[in-house]
Amino acid sequence: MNGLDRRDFRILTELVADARASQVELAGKIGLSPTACARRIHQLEEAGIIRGYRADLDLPMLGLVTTVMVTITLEKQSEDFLAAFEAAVARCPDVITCHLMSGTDDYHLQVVARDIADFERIHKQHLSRMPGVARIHSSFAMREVVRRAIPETALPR
Amino acid sequence: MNGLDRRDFRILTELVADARASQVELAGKIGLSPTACARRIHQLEEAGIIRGYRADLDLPMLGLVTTVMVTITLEKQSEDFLAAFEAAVARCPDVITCHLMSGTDDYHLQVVARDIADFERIHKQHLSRMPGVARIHSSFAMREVVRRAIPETALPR
DNA sequence: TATGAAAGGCCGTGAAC
DNA sequence: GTTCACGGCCTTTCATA
Repeated sequence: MNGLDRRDFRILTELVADARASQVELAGKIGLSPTACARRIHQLEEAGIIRGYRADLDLPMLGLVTTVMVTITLEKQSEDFLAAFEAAVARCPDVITCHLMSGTDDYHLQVVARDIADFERIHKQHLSRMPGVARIHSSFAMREVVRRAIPETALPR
Repeated sequence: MNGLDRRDFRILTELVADARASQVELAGKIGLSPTACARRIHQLEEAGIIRGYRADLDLPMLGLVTTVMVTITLEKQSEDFLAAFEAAVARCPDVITCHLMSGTDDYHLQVVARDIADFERIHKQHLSRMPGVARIHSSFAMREVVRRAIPETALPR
């Protein structure tokens, strides 16, 4: 994967904390000239380690207060069933994460909705219509306890 | 929540796509002067709708290739049991999300580890030692199918 | 109340070492 | 990795609808 040193990790740490920090600011914090800092950032971007920079929005403030964890089991686990299902999931705008799980070969989805009625719409309109779906299990989140951009162990210092 | 107009939503959309876009760039895209654009951004920040700006890192490239979905059930659901458990979860650096779920009153955690052995360490060292834990169920993700910063329905246009 | 225009200082970028 | 210089950006102020 790498050849990253402590300064690279420091840069990544700072950019996760504040992606809009100026380069002189970053350079000062990690003890480097702005030019060298900019070069490292470019390398991290081109290596694909930095995928981009995103604004972190408060979803509840935008009316999205309902998080639902959905487990979906398919009728069959053949290649084309998986592919067809995954294409449908990717097209559903309300899904923010989807993982293919080991063991029982089902999918875990995290769905965000405005309220329970909105989730019902998503369920009817998208989830239940996805190809090859045998069972859908939904459970509602009452409260978000922890939310981190990355695990704290990702970037040693 | 609001009083947000189309231009605010456009700004948010652009900042989610690229948080490092310059203000003249943003201003050009949404048809506004840089000054007005900057003012709106400041208001969105102070309103708390924009929580911050984060670099989006490729975790697999940093050696974090193992995502585990963990469900934890507590022995009791009294206030202080929940509070003690939640404090412990917040202290675990490998947990990136934790939700209190409705119904059975357990917690859903998303844990990121370097590999299965690393997860075993996290399990022994953190998860199993959290106060009030009755049961732990872990399932491994084989593949990430979808990952979005925000649902596409969050920002109308 | 929100926008647009102009001025000044700061930042980001590239060349040379 | 650093220094230096230049071009552009960000910020503030002020005038306007």
